[in-house]
Amino acid sequence: MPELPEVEVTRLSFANAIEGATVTGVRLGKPLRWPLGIELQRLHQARVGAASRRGKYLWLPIAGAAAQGGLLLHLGMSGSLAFTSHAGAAGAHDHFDLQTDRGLLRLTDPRRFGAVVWSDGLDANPAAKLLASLGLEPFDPRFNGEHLHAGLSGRSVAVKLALLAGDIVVGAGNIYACEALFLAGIDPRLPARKLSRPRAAKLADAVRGVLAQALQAGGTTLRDFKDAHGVAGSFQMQAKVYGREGEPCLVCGTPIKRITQGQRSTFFCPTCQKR
DNA sequence: AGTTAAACCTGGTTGC
DNA sequence: TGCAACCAGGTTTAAC
Repeated sequence: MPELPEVEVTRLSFANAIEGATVTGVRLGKPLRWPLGIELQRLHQARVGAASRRGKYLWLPIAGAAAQGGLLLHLGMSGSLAFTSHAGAAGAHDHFDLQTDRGLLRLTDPRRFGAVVWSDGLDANPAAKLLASLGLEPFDPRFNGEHLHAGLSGRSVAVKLALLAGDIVVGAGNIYACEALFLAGIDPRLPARKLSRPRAAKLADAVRGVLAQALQAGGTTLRDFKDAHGVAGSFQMQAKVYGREGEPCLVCGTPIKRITQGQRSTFFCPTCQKR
């Protein structure tokens, strides 16, 4: 599910409601990507702070007598968070519950590629290590054509894969990388180092633009994405190439093509997107 | 060091 | 209807 817009939509949907809450219990389901890394007892009666986001990670500060730090959360491919005051019994795919005096924060993740890990701070491990190689936030003013061009230079990998790597700019996953490249008119197979400065500037604008547009649409819901109140996103209705293999390009009518890059599907218009 | 593949999981869809 | 094959929003880890 979740690329930057979905993670941010999720954050916005529960951050205000949970800030200041007191932890009254924690429940774990099946294992996620990594062990939680803290004894559940230590979180009891601790105070929840203001949720923030870095890339596709969420950071939930938690401070109490026995623990000061926070939880780093990742939604993986199929994860979603719900924050409710009257939650039912945990289902087969509910793998983390943070019960508070203001409601229950529950992570549901069928594929369990997601993660919830304790860290003594964002500067402490494991959070520091996980966030260390992340690129700029797309809405950071420092993220521009120059930055993108510099990051792509010297790389022989396809520009699509360089975007997905997330060490130049974070947030664009498979859907939005495809969409941004279409909007910028760039062939996803183009070696990263061959992208000219002007085209890099165009691509930077496209990345920022598509993520902003998706944010406004509440994200993309292909199957299981919902925000913390259970509301689905609608960006999939606006996608120009993603998931449209064989359908006519909305600009020129050429059938949209699907290829595989880095074990992921890439959708693009062979006419509008040039090398 | 950079690039590519394998791995982690479950479930829905497609095709024989 | 059954079952195998393929597909899915991500990222770490291992292997060339």
